[in-house]
Amino acid sequence: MDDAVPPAAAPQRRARQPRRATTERRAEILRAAAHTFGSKGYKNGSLAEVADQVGITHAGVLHHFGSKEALLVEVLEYRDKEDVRDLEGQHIPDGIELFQHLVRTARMNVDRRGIVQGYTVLTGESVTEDHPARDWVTNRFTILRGEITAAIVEVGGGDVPQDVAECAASAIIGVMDGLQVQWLLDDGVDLPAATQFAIEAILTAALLGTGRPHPLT
Amino acid sequence: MDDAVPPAAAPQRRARQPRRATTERRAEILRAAAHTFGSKGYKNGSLAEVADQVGITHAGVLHHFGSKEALLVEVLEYRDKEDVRDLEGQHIPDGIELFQHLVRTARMNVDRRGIVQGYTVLTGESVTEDHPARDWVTNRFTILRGEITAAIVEVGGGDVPQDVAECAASAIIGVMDGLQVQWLLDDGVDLPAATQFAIEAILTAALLGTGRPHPLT
DNA sequence: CGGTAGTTACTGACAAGTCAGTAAGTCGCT
DNA sequence: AGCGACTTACTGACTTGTCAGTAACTACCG
Repeated sequence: MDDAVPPAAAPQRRARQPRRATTERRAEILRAAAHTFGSKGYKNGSLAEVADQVGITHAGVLHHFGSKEALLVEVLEYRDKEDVRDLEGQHIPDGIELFQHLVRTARMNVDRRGIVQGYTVLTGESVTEDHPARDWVTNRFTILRGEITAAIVEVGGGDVPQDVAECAASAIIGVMDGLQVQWLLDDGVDLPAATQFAIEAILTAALLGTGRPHPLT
Repeated sequence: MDDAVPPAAAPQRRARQPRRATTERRAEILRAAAHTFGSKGYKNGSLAEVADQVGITHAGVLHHFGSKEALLVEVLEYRDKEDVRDLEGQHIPDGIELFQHLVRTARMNVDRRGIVQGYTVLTGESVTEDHPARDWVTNRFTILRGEITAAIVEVGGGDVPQDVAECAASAIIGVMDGLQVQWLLDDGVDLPAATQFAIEAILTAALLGTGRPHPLT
């Protein structure tokens, strides 16, 4: 009946869009969610805001992902896949190349403020109790530490004790993350320079006594 | 003359001062708020939870602090004052002593997980837009960087270029914060050892060429 | 020293808003 | 025709903040 008449003559903003490939639609939502969770955090970012960016309602988002938490998990997985795709073709860097890659990443990050902010906010949030991203973040750190530790040992030709390599690996990850926070809050911080300086310093210290003093550049 | 008449109908109100126990009560609330904001974050921590811990209602908390944001600001100031009080009597460390103090702090922090978590969560949150703690965190970083930069220059006997000292200072703060995050998520990370290792490494690199190679211990 | 005016420190009820999640219906592609 | 991709409409839980009322305390007056 006529009582169902909606705000008549509404050429509905999100009116009938041609049915897109669902996969691409989901990817759109994931990118929007990554942006929202990145700038506002997971808890503070709302499904409505995510939905707005792709022109649907929050219920539409839930149709695709079931729950907010499931959406976060998929965002995380999506970003992992993207990272891997970026590296495709290139061989995974190891040894000394890994450290050059890390410094290059810091340089690139200056032009990817949004992504850096997202990573920072989510990582900070994740240390709270029962945070849905906690396992993901923890796991990511564990893998990264493993790779960097191995690279240090390799560069040191096996002369670097395991515990020293592990300390140095944690420190390298820590300094990268910590510098990002300072840079996000204050543009005066020279992210690439400080990152390179610190990585070289830590690497040099780890290799001390192995006869390979000045590893980078 | 009629000028003796006090500001029209403005009699000196009497009991203007807060009650004796009020200061302590407010401090109780501040400690509770620090705990809640620390474990859940500012956005996610509620006034009701804070109020519960001191046995009043959320309206009672608002009676004392006016708004949630004002409460956060006072929590931050309260913690600053506490930190200062802890250092009272001791002279503020400078030069090489500052770095020894930083390493000592990392060692102490292992037994103050709650405080470390609070600092981490709040710092992470603060990079989001319009966060009420943003200025406080930014300012804190600026001051810390200034102090550490000065200490590096001092230890280097003036031979360390300003930009190198600044890079090193940012890196030292960054590595301390970044290692705390990893430690919170994974007890396997040796916070004191990695912190000391990294600070020594960065300091050594900053002093390279000044003839003061092995600064700590 | 006792009373009392004025204030402080709350409580409980409520307003107004936001949030995730659900149910049921509609549109249109395949 | 049927199903996937939505929308509208709604619920219930939680939020911060306001307000009126109350008990307790304190300062001063007589």
